[in-house]
Amino acid sequence: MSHGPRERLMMAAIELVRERGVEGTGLSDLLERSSSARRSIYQHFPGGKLELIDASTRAAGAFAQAAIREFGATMSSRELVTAMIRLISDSLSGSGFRLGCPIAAAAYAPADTIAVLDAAADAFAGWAAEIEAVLAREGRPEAEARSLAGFIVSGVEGALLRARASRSTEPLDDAADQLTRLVQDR
Amino acid sequence: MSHGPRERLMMAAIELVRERGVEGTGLSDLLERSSSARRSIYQHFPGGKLELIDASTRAAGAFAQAAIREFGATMSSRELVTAMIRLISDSLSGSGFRLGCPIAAAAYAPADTIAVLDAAADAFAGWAAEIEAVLAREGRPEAEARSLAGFIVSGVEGALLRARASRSTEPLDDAADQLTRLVQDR
DNA sequence: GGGCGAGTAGACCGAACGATCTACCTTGTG
DNA sequence: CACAAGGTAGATCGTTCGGTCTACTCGCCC
Repeated sequence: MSHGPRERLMMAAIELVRERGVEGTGLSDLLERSSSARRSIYQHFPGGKLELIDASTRAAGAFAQAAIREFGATMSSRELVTAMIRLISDSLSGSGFRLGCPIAAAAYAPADTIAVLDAAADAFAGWAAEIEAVLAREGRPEAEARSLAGFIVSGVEGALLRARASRSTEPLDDAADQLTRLVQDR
Repeated sequence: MSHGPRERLMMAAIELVRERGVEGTGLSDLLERSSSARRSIYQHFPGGKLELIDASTRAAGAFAQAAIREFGATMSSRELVTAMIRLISDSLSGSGFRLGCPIAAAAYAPADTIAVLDAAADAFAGWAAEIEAVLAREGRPEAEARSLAGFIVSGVEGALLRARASRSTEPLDDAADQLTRLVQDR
């Protein structure tokens, strides 16, 4: 079964969190958008809403990480950066600037929801690791590759944050320009 | 009166939003932390919670902008970047990695709370303008200064986002290194 | 055929939400 | 002194929150 209640709930959670954040997403919205029964949440996620958010964040993070890895297999770091930003930019403007990054939204969850914060941190770390591999393949020293890879994730996320708030792709365009420069010159 | 209910409410709002986000912050928390009466909210912010958040976001943004301007008056762009990141890093780790950026938290408010989103976007734009002025003073072409200044804001915010989620200052350290490189070489 | 786990539908719980209201107290100014 | 404005305290509103519960249906495998 490829779209049982569990999958539908996680998809709805990812989308709603992108639009309203963790605390802004209620169970009723979740149930309505996923067309599932209230009981199904606790059947698949005994820990309730937070466990659902945790699992959804990790799934979204893994999905994006796989995409980065796929891109990275054939692209240079410079091409990878532009491809990532283009995808993000299209996704943001295509949703009327409503849908941000589900991981970033999870990263700004309340400070005491450690599980959600960890899920976000792990997703970011996974992305950085993929980018780091590409940079290392291009001959960068390990320490430099690690630092640069981490900062690429930060720069992209920060630009997306600003782009959603200002309802403009300009921050993302700027990030593409500057990150390209940063990755290019050595 | 320098710390009437209005100021106390805004201070509490900034702090709570930094810790729990816009939707995670309830009126009861706000009242308790600011030691003010429920009625005072609607006395000073007839639009209710969202107007309070809006005003608080703008106040926090203006405060930080003034600090950036002050730094920028005597510092090089490179020094400004490291100073900003050090302040942020200290503030984050000093709060046990609980308190993020109030503007970033506002930027991830629900997509239909346009007023809050606008307040965040305006704050970011104000910061970028201050940084742009420093870069322009150093002789950068206008287009380059604007793009770079905007991206500095993005990079710092993204790094702070990741640092809070991972409860580590490493993303901020990486951002300082990479932004220093970016600002330095021309 | 009988049983069982998954899924659906929806009532229901106490608690918290944002917001409104009355009542009382303080302060400063006419 | 009187009075208006601002502040405080807290009851109360209807709604929504996350979570629990019962009842019923369906498909599947012993």
